[in-house]
Amino acid sequence: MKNQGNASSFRAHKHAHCVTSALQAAETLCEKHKLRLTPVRRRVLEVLLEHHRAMGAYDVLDRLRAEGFGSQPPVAYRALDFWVEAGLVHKIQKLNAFVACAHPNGGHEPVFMICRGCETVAEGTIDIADSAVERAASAAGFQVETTVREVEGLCPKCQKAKPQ
Amino acid sequence: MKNQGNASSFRAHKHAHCVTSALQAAETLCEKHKLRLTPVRRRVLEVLLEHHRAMGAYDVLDRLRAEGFGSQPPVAYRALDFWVEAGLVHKIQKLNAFVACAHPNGGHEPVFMICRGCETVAEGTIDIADSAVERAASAAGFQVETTVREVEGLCPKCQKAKPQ
DNA sequence: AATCGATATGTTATACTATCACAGTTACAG
DNA sequence: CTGTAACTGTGATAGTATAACATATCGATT
Repeated sequence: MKNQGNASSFRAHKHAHCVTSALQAAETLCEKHKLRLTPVRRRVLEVLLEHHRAMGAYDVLDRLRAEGFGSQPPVAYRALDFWVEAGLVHKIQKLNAFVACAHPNGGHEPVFMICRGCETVAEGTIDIADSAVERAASAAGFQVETTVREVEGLCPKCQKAKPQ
Repeated sequence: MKNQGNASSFRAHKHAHCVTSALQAAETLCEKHKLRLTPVRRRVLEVLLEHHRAMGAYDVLDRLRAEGFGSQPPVAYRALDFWVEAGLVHKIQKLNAFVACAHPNGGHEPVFMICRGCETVAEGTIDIADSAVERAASAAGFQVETTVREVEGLCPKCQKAKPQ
C-alpha cells in the first residue's frame, strides 16, 4: 500500500457512498465473524456515519435516548466499543470522541487529521513500512500493539476561510 | 536529526541524571522566557521526574495535597498545563496522563512508547522530514499544528517476562 | 416446543478527568 | 510604596467512563 492522503472527507464527495459502503462492510464483517448486528449497534454506526466528524459518547447517547433506546452511558459505550473492536469505528484520543471508519475494507494504518476549524475528521492511511514511528519503536526493541496517529490543524477549506 | 529510538527509559540508566538535567533545563527555560518557577510548579515537575511513567492529574494532586499545597484539581492542572506549554511535560492522550519530557533540550518530534506491562513511558524522537504522517497530511493539503504519536505494546524487558 | 447457556440490553450508582468562577495572595515594574 | 498582573486556593460543576446487577433475547440442543 502506498502513502495516500486520500482524505476525501475534506473534499466534496458522494457521502451516501460512504454510508452504504460502511454499512455493507459492517454486515459482511458481522456475518463472517458471527457477530450480532443488533438495532442499537446498527443505529450507532449509522449515526456516526452521518458526518465526517467525531462524536462524544454522550452525543451518541442523546440520539439513542431520543429514539427509544436505553438512556444510560453503558448503552452507548458498549456499542461504540463493539465497533472499535471490530475496526469500523475509531476513537480519537485527542477529542475523547469516536468517528466511523472511512476505509472499512482492508487492513490500514490510519492517521487522523482533525480540523480545528470545521471539526471534520479525515482518515488518511500510511504505509507502515515507511513509518518513522515504527522505526523508532523497533530501534528501541519495543513491540507495538496499537498505534495512535493524530494531527490537528486546518483542512484546505478552513485555511482559505481563516488565513491568519 | 536522525531517527533514533533512544528510549533509554526502558534501559538501566543513571536516573538522577534525567532529573538534574530536566530541572536544569527548566530553570534555564524559565529564566530565558521570564516564567515563574514557583514551588508548586517545581514540585510537580519533580514528582513527574521520579519515574518514567505517566501520572494522572489526580495522582499528582494527591502528592501536592500531602505536602501542604492546595488540594483542589485546578492546582494540579494549572501546574501541569504550565509545563506542557513550556514543553517540559507531555500529555499522553491514550492514558489521560502526564509524563516529564525525556529530551528537555532542543526541538524534537516525540513518539511515546507505552509499555502495558510495566507502564513505563519512553520517549523516542523521529525525523519529521521522514514521517509518513506528515506526508499523508501534506498530500491532503492539511496544515498540521500539533501531532500525537503514541504506541502501546511491550517494552524489551516485559517481552521476555511475559512472552505470551 | 421447551430448556439452557451465552450474549446483549437496560438501569442505578459511582469513579475518573477536567474546567469555571471567584477570593485572596504574591511578585515586581513604575 | 503602590498598582497591576500573575499565581494560588477553594467550592462548585461539567464531561468522560466503568462497575455491578437484573432482565431480556438469541440460538443451539434436547
